[in-house]
Amino acid sequence: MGYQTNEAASGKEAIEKTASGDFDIALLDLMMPGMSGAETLGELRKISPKTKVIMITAFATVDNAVDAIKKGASDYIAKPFKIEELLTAIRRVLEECRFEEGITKLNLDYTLSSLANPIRRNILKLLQSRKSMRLMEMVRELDIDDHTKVVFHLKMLKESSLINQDKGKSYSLTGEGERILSCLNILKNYLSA
Amino acid sequence: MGYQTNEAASGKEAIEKTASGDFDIALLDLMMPGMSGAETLGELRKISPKTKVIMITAFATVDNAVDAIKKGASDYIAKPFKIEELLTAIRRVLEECRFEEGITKLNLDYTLSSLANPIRRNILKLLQSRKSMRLMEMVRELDIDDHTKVVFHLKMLKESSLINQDKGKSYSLTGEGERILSCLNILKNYLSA
DNA sequence: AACTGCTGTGAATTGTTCTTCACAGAATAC
DNA sequence: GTATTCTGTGAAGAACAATTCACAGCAGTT
Repeated sequence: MGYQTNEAASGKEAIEKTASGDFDIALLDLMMPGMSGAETLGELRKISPKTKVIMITAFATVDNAVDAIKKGASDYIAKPFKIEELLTAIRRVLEECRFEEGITKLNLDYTLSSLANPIRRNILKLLQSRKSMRLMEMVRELDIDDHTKVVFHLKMLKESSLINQDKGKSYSLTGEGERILSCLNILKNYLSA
Repeated sequence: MGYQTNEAASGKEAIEKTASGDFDIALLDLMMPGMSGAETLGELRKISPKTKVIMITAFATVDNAVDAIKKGASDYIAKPFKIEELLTAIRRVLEECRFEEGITKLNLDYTLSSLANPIRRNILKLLQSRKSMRLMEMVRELDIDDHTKVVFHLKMLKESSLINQDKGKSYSLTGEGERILSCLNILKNYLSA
């Protein structure tokens, strides 16, 4: 139908391909050589939560179905199935993907443009080493003459919720801020290597 | 002297702290409990190539020194040393850091602002799945009416050397482009989790 | 030789982000 | 209570990024 596809001969291979690629949907048989479909499902959801999984099985039982859905499968189809059945499921799940993608795309834009600015990166780094700082403290540390410049960037960082401010006006990293910063470190190491 | 410091009781701990932090310099004793200084040096250079290492030892031998420098240590100091000796070494190495930082900072700015744009990210994604594409092929796939818009972004990506173009005018990802893209995937998963 | 589609360039325009500056209320120091 | 420092707002403009448009060379077709 024009979809781009890729196949894996085992659960292990599926996991590997998923890790290095960017898949919308995985079609997974419950009975597979090596790692079971259920196990694979669990792993897959862990390493790539955005990839939707459709389980397929010849031995459909309620238990298996419930288990699969609980583990995060998006659909569950019993063999033998009409090809149209599968296509319907794929279309439905793809729509789901597109919707979620729209949402996270916004976040990604936001986050990346936050990180694109060196002053903001320096602020994040400062907060990482000091844990919590006041405005003027940072201004002096960053050696910037106009404090409103720093205020501007702090506002941006607050809006993308990488930092927050307590009642005492102190700024600190949010959990997300910390995660992003560690990812930034990885990136930096990639670049300098 | 106003430097921010942190300590580790073993090589293993040092590696862990380095992985999660952002250190300019590590002072490493050759004789340590558990992992040896030489081993630690190797690991450290692997996970954080930008962190400079100064080796310190009570049993200075030429072999050890040569080995350390070969493995990427920036300096090698024998005990007992005058504190001023150490400080001089630190200052020299720090200067080295500042210089390199200036260089990679440029790259980081470049790369991040490349990734900040959704069109450019889509181009990268396309190239990841298709391996190699021509201009108009992408234009149609991206559903953009003005092809010069795509040309503009392709130019940017070429400049930050995330993609390149062969004689046949086909565009494809560079090694760096692939690495950055996989890092982007990690980031995306962080955000959607 | 004329036509079509591809791959661009360069200039003008629009749009966004960043900086600067004038100002002001709240907290703290004297 | 007055001065000073801190924390911020909002508007104007500068700097930078992205889009649009007119055009042009080249390759292949008819």
